[in-house]
This record gives sequence, structure tokens and C-alpha cells, in this order.
Amino acid sequence: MSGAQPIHAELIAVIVAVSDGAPRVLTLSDGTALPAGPLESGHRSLQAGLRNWVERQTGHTLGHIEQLYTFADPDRSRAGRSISISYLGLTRETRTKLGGQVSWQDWYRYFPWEDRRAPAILVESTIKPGLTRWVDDAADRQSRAARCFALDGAPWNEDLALSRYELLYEAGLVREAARDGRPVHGDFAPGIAMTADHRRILATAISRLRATIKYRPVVFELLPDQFTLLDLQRCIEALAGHTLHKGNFRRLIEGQTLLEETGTLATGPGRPAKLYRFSAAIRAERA
Amino acid sequence: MSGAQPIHAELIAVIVAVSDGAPRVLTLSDGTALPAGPLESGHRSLQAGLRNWVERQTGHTLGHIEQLYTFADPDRSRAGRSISISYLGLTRETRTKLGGQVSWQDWYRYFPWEDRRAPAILVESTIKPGLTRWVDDAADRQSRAARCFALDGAPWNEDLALSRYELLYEAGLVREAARDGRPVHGDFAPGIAMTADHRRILATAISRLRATIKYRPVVFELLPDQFTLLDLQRCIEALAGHTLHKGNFRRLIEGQTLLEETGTLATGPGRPAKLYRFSAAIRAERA
DNA sequence: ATAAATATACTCAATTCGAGTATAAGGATC
DNA sequence: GATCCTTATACTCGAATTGAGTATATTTAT
Repeated sequence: MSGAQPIHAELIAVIVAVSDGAPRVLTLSDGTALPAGPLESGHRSLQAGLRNWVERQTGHTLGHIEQLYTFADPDRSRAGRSISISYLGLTRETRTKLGGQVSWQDWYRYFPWEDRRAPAILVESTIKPGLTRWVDDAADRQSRAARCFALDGAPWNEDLALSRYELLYEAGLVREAARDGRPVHGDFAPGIAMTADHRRILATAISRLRATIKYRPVVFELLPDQFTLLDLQRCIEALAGHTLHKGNFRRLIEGQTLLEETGTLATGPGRPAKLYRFSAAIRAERA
Repeated sequence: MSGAQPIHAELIAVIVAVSDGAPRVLTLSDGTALPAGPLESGHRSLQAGLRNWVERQTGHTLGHIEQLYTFADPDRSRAGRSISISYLGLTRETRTKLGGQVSWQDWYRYFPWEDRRAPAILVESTIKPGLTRWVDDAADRQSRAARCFALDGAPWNEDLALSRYELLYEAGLVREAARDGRPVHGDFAPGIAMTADHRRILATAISRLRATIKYRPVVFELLPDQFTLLDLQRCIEALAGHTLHKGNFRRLIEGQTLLEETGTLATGPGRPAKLYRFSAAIRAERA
């Protein structure tokens, strides 16, 4: 066994905003890569290094960020091994310094099957046939496929975004599987591929975010200072990928101390809605 | 700004078992350190490296492990920077190759305030006074302290184990804070210190595990092949740090497809209980 | 035989949840 | 100005879940 090994650390960022009812992710290279760069000796911490790279590459300044996952590539190249550390950041979309190959992309372009706000026909029509062929190859695959994609009457669980991507990868139904030399079982599922494992990291972010919004008020970072209850609902629906019952959503929110009224009203079509902001206690907790 | 930096990766393991109604963690150095070692070029992956170190240092072979958190030390020493990647593993306690300084330790020795299965007097008597002094120094500390330690009638949330440790560290109420040169605000809270930030990593593991058992059947790895419903309940209570209502617990478990009866009965004082095992579907999912 | 300990089975009210209906208040159209 | 469309806000109601309690059964120990 050889001794301790000098390695190289790569920082990768999933920066999410919600606008026009779509969750968007900040990308490079025309939507095929996430902001990323190596940890440098000038970086005071992993977080600081990540902020620095995102700012250098996209001009975007980050607020609160959260660690996602760390993985190492297999030690194949003698050039030295690399470790990737990924982070999730929530923000509001800005137009600053975009252009070039920097852009905000609707995350459902990469994972069309994850959006079930409209009736979901995609799984039945496109994914199920490929999975069925793959399932036939081994016994224990059946229940996994059913659980991930709600195949045999099982309920859809939005938190399983990562498991679904991993399953499609294993089943050879996404382009990255073919690129990595794995066997293919049919037509690829719709959805755009990304470089390296960036699409897998994005799936990790979606899973994490969907699990988090259920018990922590993180949407706070995604909304403007003032917003209506429907704005808040649409924002959560965009992330979760399914619609909510309006009355029940209001009851849930109003039963908490999350929001306070601003006293002003929003304009637009229909009856004007009260504007809210997040309560002082919630805002303090993030800082 | 200097370029990419060669670094050194350290793998740290929190290995948990439950025996005699206590959650135990596998330690080195008479309970003051967790198993750990550098990633080496012979290691095929981070997981493989971790398994290798735990086996070398403690003789223990691991089952399923899960990543906890990655952090970098500030880049102070010119000797090179180090990144620590921590993992959580669940297992059953074995006596193999213990001795030396390897031992299983009740995790509540490090976090006495986390055990609320018996009436919790510790917070009121010991922690609250120190926190009160610390809170007086700044305004926003009040609500944080109250939320973490259920001070002003707020409910106790067992998932906040990490937040509680971090708060005590900030407030200078654990020994590690004094060791690191931070200001102290009163007597230290009870609980044993560990080397470096190992106690913080252990707190991370507790938080993660407590959050996970609520929606995933992970206890599976902690119990023997056959067990009674009370065994299962006691195991979960040990991890969660509070007791459960027996009837409601039974109802919850029996309403799922988690377990199947073995047909045999346990012996002991009192009426013999049915023995159960985890259902085949659950076991398959872990493999 | 009796006590102590544990297992198992119900009961019951409070709360939460999912889904629906009804009414209010604005702008746009004719 | 009447009508329609759109959105906001407020209730209602039954089903399901939850928290807490009581009652009975079956064993070992004394």
C-alpha cells in the first residue's frame, strides 16, 4: 500500500433561481456545464473558493450556500487524483455580466420527467419502455424502477430526482451512459446532457432542495422582498415539480409565523393580493 | 491569486452501533478520537479508503456507509492544506480486535444533554446559565439559543444536535472552544471533549441519523437478524434520545410492510414476544 | 398462588389533511 | 354600466392521522 497522496480539489456550483415559474440554474458553455474551478492556495475556505470561482466565471455574487456532496474520481490517470466538492446556492436571477456562454437554464430542460405540474405523460410514453427492457435483465430491478418512476400504481416521490437520474444512467437511458461506454437499452430519455458528471450533481441539488423546502423556509432566498401568497406558492411548485392546493397552502403558511403583511397590495389582473415579506425572525436566522 | 493547490485528503469515520439501549461509537485513543487516515493512492474510492482505515485501525468490517460532510482547514501551515471527508456507518457491535485503545463509547458521554429519555434537568441546571450570559452580549442570540435548547417553552427538536454543539462552541461552553483560544462564558457544559473537530463530526452524525430514521428504515443495519418490536423501539429511542408511545409505535410499524414475522417467540421475563425480521424487499434495497 | 414484567389489543378525542364550494374585488369588453 | 374573466380570500366537511390512555393476555420469579 502506498502512502498519503497529493491530490487536487475541484469546486462545483449549482446556483438556483426561480423566475417566470421555472427553476433556473446558472450554467457555462451554452448550458452544458456548471460553474467550477480548482481550490487555490489563496482561498480561505472551500466556500470562499467556490464564491470566488462563481464570481470570476459569471459575475454573480452568492448569498447563503450549502454543501452537496464530495466524490473522487477513480485513480486511473498518473497525473494525480481529483476530488470534486459540490455546493448548492439559492439566489435571485440577475442579468449582470451574462452573455458569452453564461446563461440561466430551466432545470427541467435537463430533467423533463421531473416536471409534473402538467399531466405527466412522459414516463409512460418514453421512459417506461426502455426501463422495461432493462428490468427484464435482472430480478431486483423491478421494484426499484417502480418506486422511482411510480410505475405500478406507486405514488410519485419528488425527492427521488437523484435516484431517478442514477437509475436512468444505470439503465443506459441517458446520453452520459453511452459517453462513458456503458450498455444502452433503448432510446435515450429526453433531456439535455452535461459535461462530466454535472448533470448528476444537478440532480443531487434538486433532490436536496426538494427535501429541504418541506421543513425549512429556504425559498426566502429565491423571492423578492415583497411577494404575494400566490408568488410563494408558484415558487415552491416550480421547485417541487407539482401543483399544490391553494386553500390548503394558505392555511399552512398562515398557521406559521413565517410571513408578515407589508400593508400594500399587488396590482395585476384580478383582485389585488396582499403583499407579504418574510418575518424579521426568519431573516435574522439566515444571517 | 495563486494557482491550483496540491492538497491532502483525510477520511474520518463515525461508526455507530446500538447495544444495551445505548448508541455507541467506535473510537481510538481511549475515546478521544474517531478512526481516520489519509486517502492513499491504493484506494479505489473515498469509500474504499475509509473502509480500509477502519479495518486497519479497529479490525471492523463495514457494511453500508454514507457521506456526512467535507471541510478544509484554513490554509495556515505552509506544509500544505488538508481536506477532511467524514462518513457515517451503521453496524452491530462486535468484540473483535478491540483492546489497545480501540473501544465502543456511548455517544451520550460526549453529548449528555442530547439524552432526554429520562427527565432532562441538565439544560436548566448547567447549560442555561452559561447561555444566558452569552445571550446578553448580542441581540439575535436569544432566539437561536431558545430554539436549540427549548428554553422559552419551545419544543425540543432532536435533529438539532449539531446546531446545539455549534452553539455551545460559539458560546465558549465546550472545552474545544477554550482549546482553540475562543472566549469562555462560564463553566463548561458536561460531556467529554475529543481531538481536533471529531466531536463536531460526531454531532453531525447524530443529527443526520436522527433525521434519517424518520423516513428511511436504516435501523435495519443496527439490529440482529431477529428481534422483537420492543427491541426495535428501544433501538430507535436510543438514537432519537427520547421515548416513544408503545401502542402508537406498534401501530406505525404494523401499518407498513417493513417487517415480517419469523413465527418464533423470544424468551425472557414477561410474556414472550413475537420475533420479526426485516422484509425481503427492505433487505434487497440495501444491497 | 401471587406478584412483577412484558406483550398485545382496543378506544377515543384532538388535530391535521385533502378536496371542495362560496364570495369578494379588481380589470377588460361590449 | 352590465357582463365576463381573473385572481384573492374565506369557509366547510369528511377522512385520515396522531397522541394518549385503558384493558387484557401470557410468561417468569417468589
